[in-house]
Amino acid sequence: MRTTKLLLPTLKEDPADADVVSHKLLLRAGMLRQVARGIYDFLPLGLRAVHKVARIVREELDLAGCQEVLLPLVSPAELWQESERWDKYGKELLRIKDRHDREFCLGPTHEEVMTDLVRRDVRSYRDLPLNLYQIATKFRDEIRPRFGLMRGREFIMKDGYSFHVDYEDCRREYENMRAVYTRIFRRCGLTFRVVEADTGAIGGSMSHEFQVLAESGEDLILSCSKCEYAANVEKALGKSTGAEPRYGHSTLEKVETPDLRTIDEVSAFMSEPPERFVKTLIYFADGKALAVLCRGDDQISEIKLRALIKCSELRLADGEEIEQLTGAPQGFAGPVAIELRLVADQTLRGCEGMVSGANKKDAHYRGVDHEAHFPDAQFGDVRVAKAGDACLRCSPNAAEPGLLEAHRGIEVGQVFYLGQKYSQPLGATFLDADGNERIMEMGTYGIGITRTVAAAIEQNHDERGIVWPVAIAPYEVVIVATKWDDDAVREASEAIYEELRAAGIDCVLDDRDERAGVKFNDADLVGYPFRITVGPRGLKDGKVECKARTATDADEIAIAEAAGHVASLVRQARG
RNA sequence: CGGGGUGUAGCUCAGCCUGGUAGAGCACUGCGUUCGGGACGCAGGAGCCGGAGGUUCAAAUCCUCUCACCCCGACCA
Repeated sequence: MRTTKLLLPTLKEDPADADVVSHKLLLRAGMLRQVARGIYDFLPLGLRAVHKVARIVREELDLAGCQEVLLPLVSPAELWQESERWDKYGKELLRIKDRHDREFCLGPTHEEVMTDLVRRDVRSYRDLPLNLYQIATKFRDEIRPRFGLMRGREFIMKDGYSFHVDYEDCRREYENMRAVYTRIFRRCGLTFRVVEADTGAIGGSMSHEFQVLAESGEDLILSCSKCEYAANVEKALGKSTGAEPRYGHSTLEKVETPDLRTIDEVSAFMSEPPERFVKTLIYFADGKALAVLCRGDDQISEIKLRALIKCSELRLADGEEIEQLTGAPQGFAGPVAIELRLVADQTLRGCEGMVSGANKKDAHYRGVDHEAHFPDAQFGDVRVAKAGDACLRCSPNAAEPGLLEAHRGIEVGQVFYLGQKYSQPLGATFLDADGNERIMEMGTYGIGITRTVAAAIEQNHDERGIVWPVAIAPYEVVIVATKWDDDAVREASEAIYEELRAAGIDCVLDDRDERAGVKFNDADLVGYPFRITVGPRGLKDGKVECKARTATDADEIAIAEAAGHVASLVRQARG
């Protein structure tokens, strides 16, 4: 492609509406334009990046025995009513009516539609297993779309669903998909982690997320420095390595702490470190109040708490409720003589000499002990794991267990074991070899295609622009002709361009009548992985320059060898 | 939905406080000079000042309502 023919409206200045790097660069590099909040146009180069990711996904999935189908964006309310998600999904599900006043929605995900397809056409165990996927537009009416392509309302997603005769086979495919996804993101040239994840509202009992590591990531993930363990912080297990909370038994002593409510304030006032505090939070679990304890420097994980006490609805009490239940305003709650069910993080088991609120306004206690003051508390892991914790995966057998390290990540893919969550209500059944009707086991596997493009940029950019991994770059090579009105330059550029095209390299010839600086800046902004510079300066010696986007200096190559040289570099880097 | 902010040319923004007939830089068109890291000169095209209502002789500017977009929070496969 020639830049004079290309719709590539690059911008010199950052658009005011964009805040995150990928959004800014996609706009500046002329790849993306916003149409409405969370809804975008893809310009030619942006779309090429999307297609490159999609192609890798297709190749790997087809190789793994998956089959591509295409489901409708619009689906009828009835299907969603069968799975009961019409009522449960909430406002994210954009509902519409047709001219006959029939209800439909724009698909945010396609479990129902795919299960419906399979239940109608698959009757026998002989037809299973089956793994069907599509790469298509999804619509989720997000409360707050943000960060450009990272969280749009309309986006392109690969969603796959597998159907099996039993749990073992479903589990096998789950592991298979986990391996396939690892290959996909590796081929995309991304640095990522596969992490254990909470299954959330979608249900099921097993899930892994694929997290592209980037400073700007919305998710916090923890991974072991020694073993393979990695998990979303929502789910991560770790053992606190701080000092054991045993400061020796002493008698309970009340301390006046006027207007000091936060751990930090009281900690500073009493000259005691936060880890010596018993933090006490009042929750309502399915309508019943309880007090939850953890160390002052820890935080309560509501996901873990919910799982431990097996409740469905969990919320923090408000100021008024706290005063009613503890007899003191917010900030002075403690476990001593409190008349509530107590749940405590296991870190506090056997603690002595702690500090806590006194359930009285402007007062705290010193000398709080597990045995003496909350012997009946239910213990469990309810704290949020953090960097520096010992890894529980290796700690039982290793003398020196690994420590958890924190990374920020962007979730670009996820795999779920679904079981019969959808096949049961929708009646996706088959006849087994003995002629018995059985319910299919299901798994679901998603990749945010457009989000992967954004994540690639978040991870790979510098102050000059995008630094595309070769495998997903819109074009692999740009030929910069520094002086287009020079016959020799033009001829040499055209020759290299034709040779690269013939070699199957995606290349752009910058044939604009622009100054060299403009072309160099655009090339860096757009992020072509390789640049060949053809100018009078080099041609005098029969040479052109070749430079990788990541390199600081260019190599001088003889004109005749340039195309072949760069073509082999590209092939090597495609992955 | 709560809090904060912004809407003026394709982009970035000034003008608004103190009302008086619309500006700059970049981008775009033409001509000339320039030409290896976002050149320069001259000439040009381009705006319902987000929209509606109000106050006023007069509104981009003041008032009311509304819409859109951005950020923080709650929410989220």
